[in-house]
Amino acid sequence: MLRPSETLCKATSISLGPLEEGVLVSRINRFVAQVMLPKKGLVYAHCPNSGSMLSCCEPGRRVFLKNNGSLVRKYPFTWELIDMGSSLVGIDTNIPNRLVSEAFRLGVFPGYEDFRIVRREVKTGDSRLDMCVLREDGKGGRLWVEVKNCTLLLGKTAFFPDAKTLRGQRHLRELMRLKKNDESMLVFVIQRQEPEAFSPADFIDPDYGKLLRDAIKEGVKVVAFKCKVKKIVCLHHMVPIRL
DNA sequence: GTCGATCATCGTTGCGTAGC
DNA sequence: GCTACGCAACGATGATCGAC
Repeated sequence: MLRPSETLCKATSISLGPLEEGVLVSRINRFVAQVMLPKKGLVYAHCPNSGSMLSCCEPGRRVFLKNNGSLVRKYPFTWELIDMGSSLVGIDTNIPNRLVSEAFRLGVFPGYEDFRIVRREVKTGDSRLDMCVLREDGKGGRLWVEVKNCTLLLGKTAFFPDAKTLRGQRHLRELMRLKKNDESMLVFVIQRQEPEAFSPADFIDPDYGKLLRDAIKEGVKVVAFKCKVKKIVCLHHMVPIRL
């Protein structure tokens, strides 16, 4: 009999495939990094995280790249992981959406096991939310879900955002608006293993922190998961939200 | 009518720049 | 000082087209 966290991890597990280890030389811009590979020398890799990546892009860190082998792409390598010493950290912002989507689709999202019909990237109002989830039998209302990737860690607490985010604030307002007729949820996916709690980063964006607290008061469900990150990534444990 | 391939569009984040 | 916009590289999605 698997424990709940093991069931969640097994169901949502995403393999990163064969990875090449190297050393981060520099993040040239938000989309491109320079990495030194032992056998191939200096290569350019696409960075699938256009956020600030505060504390997660220090030159000299061990990083792992995936070679997509695509002739179409400008940079065939994609930067997937960085070794922060205490843990590997996943940087790909697409992974959290896939993890959460799979958790719903396979009926293992804690407390929402009967919400299994997932529509991705659904336009609503002025923005587009990551997913709209429905019950399998079509009964009941919709569940609107916005997924946020979180990598910033201080001590044993994960923080979001890692830069001031007007867009994030817009998403929170949209979730509060949708809550009037449907359910709405914000899911923070922490792509690292160490955190024991999650908090809004008031020292970076106090407006976002205030809005998050308002959203919770209004009934928007907010949850945070930490992940197992190795050559696979999976949702592992929920961690408490500290406001 | 169905299926697969191809193409276009949109969204992603934050910096730099132009215009007011 | 503030606001609006373009830009970077990629993935997801929807539209369109041709083949069967």
